[in-house]
Amino acid sequence: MALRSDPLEVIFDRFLTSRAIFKNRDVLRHDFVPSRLPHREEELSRVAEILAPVLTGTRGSNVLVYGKTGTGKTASVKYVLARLAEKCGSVGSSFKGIYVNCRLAGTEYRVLSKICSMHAVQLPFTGLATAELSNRLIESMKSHGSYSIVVLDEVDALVKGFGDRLLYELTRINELLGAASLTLMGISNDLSFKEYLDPRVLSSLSEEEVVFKPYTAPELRDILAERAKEGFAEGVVSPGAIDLCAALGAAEHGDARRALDLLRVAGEIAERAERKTVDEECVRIAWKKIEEDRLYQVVKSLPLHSRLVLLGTIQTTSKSGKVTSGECYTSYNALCQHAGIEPLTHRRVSTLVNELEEAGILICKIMSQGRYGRTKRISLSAPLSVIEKALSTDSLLQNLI
DNA sequence: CTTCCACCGGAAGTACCGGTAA
DNA sequence: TTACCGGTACTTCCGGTGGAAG
Repeated sequence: MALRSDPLEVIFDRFLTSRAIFKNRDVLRHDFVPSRLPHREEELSRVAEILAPVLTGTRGSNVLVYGKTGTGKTASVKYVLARLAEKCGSVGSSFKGIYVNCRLAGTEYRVLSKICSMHAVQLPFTGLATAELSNRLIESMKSHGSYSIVVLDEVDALVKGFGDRLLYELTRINELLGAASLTLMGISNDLSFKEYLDPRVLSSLSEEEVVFKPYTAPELRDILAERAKEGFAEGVVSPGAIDLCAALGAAEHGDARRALDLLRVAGEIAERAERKTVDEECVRIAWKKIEEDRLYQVVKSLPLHSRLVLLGTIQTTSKSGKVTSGECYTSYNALCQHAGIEPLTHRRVSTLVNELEEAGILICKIMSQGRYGRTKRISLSAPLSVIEKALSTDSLLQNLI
């Protein structure tokens, strides 16, 4: 016999009501590849046309795929690869589809080693020269005569960090392969990264180009409505909520990823608040929550010195409202002394401040005060309470606050 | 017009770490 | 074991630079 105040009973009841909100939560995740990609028909056909030669065992063109974040590039490419593999199976040909996210892989070496591992080339985690990896890859591909499509997602991150050496190697690889061949597909959300490429690499890599345009608000609404139909129970989501998600996503350069996350979190908020419907208010709360969660996580996982710099900034802003980089450094230095930590140099702290700005925690503006020098005016760009909460999770910093 | 402040930020170098190959 | 290799975190050095003061 369960009492009404029994905590487990409350949780179970809540779960039962939550089922009334969600039907299939996973559909609302941005990395879910749906069985249909609305408003990407044109892009899908373009990619499919370019890759289709694999069906007859000939090499397709190398491709560059452009588009801002959340325009469906990754999902579309993965979708086409999956369909292609299916078709290959039914006509009796085969290929290796290799997907690497360059930003997640992090370095040239790890990108190459991932490609190698997909070709069953045994490799140590580190320790080899990059050129040695290419050689082993070429040897393996030659001997197996395999056909590959290598997708380099976020290839701009690779190029910006390490130049185009690896891309050059990969575009050149076909000349060295006998029966085997390799099609390269670069995905980038930054159109300007081409400038970093050697013209020869560029012309080889961009034999074809596919551009993914940002979704418009109505298109986003269609996508969201479709996913909502699959993901939420019937009639739970108000049309206004979907419109708001679409509008906020469209404002963020037509970002379907953000819009979907927003809708899912709004659903979770409705669930936890034991509401019957997901309305605009839930979306607004979700928007705020996503921002704050992101900030909290970022601040919490900051390295020690970055957190000290941030704390120094907070402490001086609370006194005078605005901080110059000099004051920030002084304050940081004092904190280090207090905690018995060897402080970093001006130069280093300057880059840390820039990193904090890039992470959206600080706002910096270079101010020139004539005779009184030139400095950065630093201020907080995020709610102080969230930052302080995140900083105070560390016992060392807690003593300094 | 020149000076000069108080810092910016690129380039290159150093130290160290975790790993492999021979 | 020694000699490398790649990566990260940091320092050292130094040539800028916008604009008020002189």
